Amino acid sequence: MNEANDELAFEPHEEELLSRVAWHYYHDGLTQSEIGERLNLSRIKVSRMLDRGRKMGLIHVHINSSYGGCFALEARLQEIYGLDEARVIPAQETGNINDRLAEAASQYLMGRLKDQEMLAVGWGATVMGTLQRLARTLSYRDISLVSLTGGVSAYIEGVASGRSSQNVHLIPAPLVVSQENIAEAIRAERHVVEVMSMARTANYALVGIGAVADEATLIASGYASRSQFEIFRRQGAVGDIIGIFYDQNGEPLDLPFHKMLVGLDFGALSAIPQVIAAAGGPKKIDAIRAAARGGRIDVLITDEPTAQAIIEKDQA
Amino acid sequence: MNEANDELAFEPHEEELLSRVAWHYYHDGLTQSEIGERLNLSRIKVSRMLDRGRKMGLIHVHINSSYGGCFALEARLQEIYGLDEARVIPAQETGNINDRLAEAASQYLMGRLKDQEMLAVGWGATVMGTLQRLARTLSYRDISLVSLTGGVSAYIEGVASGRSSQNVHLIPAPLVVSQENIAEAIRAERHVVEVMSMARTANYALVGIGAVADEATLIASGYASRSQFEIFRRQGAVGDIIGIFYDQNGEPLDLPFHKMLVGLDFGALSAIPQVIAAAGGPKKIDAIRAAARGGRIDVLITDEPTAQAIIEKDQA
DNA sequence: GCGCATCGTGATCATATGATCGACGGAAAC
DNA sequence: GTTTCCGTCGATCATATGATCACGATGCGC
Repeated sequence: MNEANDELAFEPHEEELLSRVAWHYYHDGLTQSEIGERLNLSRIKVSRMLDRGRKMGLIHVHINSSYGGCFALEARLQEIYGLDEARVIPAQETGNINDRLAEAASQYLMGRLKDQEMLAVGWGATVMGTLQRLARTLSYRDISLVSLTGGVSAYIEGVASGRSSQNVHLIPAPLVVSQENIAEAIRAERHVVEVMSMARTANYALVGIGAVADEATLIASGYASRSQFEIFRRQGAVGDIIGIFYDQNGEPLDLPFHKMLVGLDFGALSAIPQVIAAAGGPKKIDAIRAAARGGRIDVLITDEPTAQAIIEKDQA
Repeated sequence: MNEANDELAFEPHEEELLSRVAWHYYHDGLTQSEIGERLNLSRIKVSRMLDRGRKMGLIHVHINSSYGGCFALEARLQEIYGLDEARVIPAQETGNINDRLAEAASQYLMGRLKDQEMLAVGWGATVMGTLQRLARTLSYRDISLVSLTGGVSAYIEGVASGRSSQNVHLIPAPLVVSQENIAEAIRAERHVVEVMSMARTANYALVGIGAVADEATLIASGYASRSQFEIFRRQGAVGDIIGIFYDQNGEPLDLPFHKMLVGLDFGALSAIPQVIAAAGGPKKIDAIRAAARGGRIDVLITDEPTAQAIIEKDQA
């Protein structure tokens, strides 16, 4: 605060000197001592001038990369929603967005997973892609996999096939069944109970975020119908995580559909130390924003335009 | 110099990591050790990544121009010669002056070039250095490159190698040929005509300014002989731009040499909205001064002693 | 297969940098 | 005039940084 009103105006000569010092330092690669000798200044003074130059914004560092702009967004996301971490991948017209998110997510997890740890996985296209990319790492590095919901086995088997299958625990059931009492019965099965309680002990959860849109994977794979989605939307649903639909504040709705799910609920999900979500694309803006606002996730991996849109909505 | 053209291409993931490191270092003010911890890298590796980032031009330090530079001299140059802009870099005995000018020029252009724009480039050591520094920006930011003369391909290819080569248009010919009729024939070639007419549509032209001295790059690279230069000097030549020699008022001379050039003439050059020249050093004082007086250039990037000398000569 | 060169890595150490502290000097208050 | 406050300066020292070295992995040619 004290230096905030520190004279912003200084001698023109001072300005020139400062920029000269900055030039020598940053562009010519001279040391502060060398600059001092050359311009008859004490080394310490040169140091202070550079410091001042930086504080005043006279010296500006530009990161000349398509990633550059993303870091600012990451910082904002973390700040606004209290995320542990955010990853934003650069905008790019070409290429499937889910593939690129999966790539980023798998990279993130690779750097994060330690031996002996357990990763719980949800349901969705992005999650599947991530697991495919992770497959090799998982088998090399004694990492266990467990499913958060039913319906995962379909794609996870190919991924974790072979050697390390003893470390893979799946809920042997579909994601959604047709009747509430059937779901109850399945959830009571001993093996299902075991896997679900194991999932509660996972170190990380990897989930996708679904939009309430006709293109949703839930509809494409026959777990839900368009008319159901229309009803969900009327009730205020903006998105889903592991099959549970929530409103714009990230609060889970009370839907009959939820009673037919086989998998963990939001309470159990939140108990997992770190919930990592990978999702992006224009359709998912509201879904992601609500999840973040509601504290449903700890780590968000998304793309640049989506991040921008989310932040803008919470700006006002 | 030698390692300047070591592989400019690297893994996308590598680049992301590098950008992230740079961001933490320069924007968040973290130390290299802290970054290492955070990203699971050894401190030394972080240090090396930063080094590489700087060398590759991924990290750029910009010194705010409104304060930076050598104010008084810049203002005087603009005033006396009616330049759009002047950049003067501080004096320094050691270090290659061309490298420092190239640094300044690339910085200027980076701040100026917008997407979809086209930059036409001339011939010379400083231009080459500038392009090397710009390479990264150019490929990222949909900017087209076109040559103003022949003989450019030799050094531009390494620069624009790889991805964005569809945006690079070179005159496929040497700068100077041995006979007038050969030059005529080349200039009539369809492809050459095309590139030259494209060059006329460029938004900016980046050129060097050559002195009529034995050290000239034109002589060093075998395009002209000392005896030719001696003759040019007798005829009143004080400098050249894209191979065209002019007198002390910046008026092009009528030399046979010019008829053997493959490239644009002064009329076409002036038609480009902004002609940017980067040149400095004691040998080039008269050449630069004449170019400025004759209105051959719109933007001048030079060094302090040279600027001083030029102004002094026009003071009296 | 066996050197051989090359590269990337981390360890060690010299150097560069910036934080802290006391001293000096000028300006305002008394 | 003195005193006190404030800012600046340089000395000292802890830390951050980058240069050098040595090692192990990888790839190449013999």
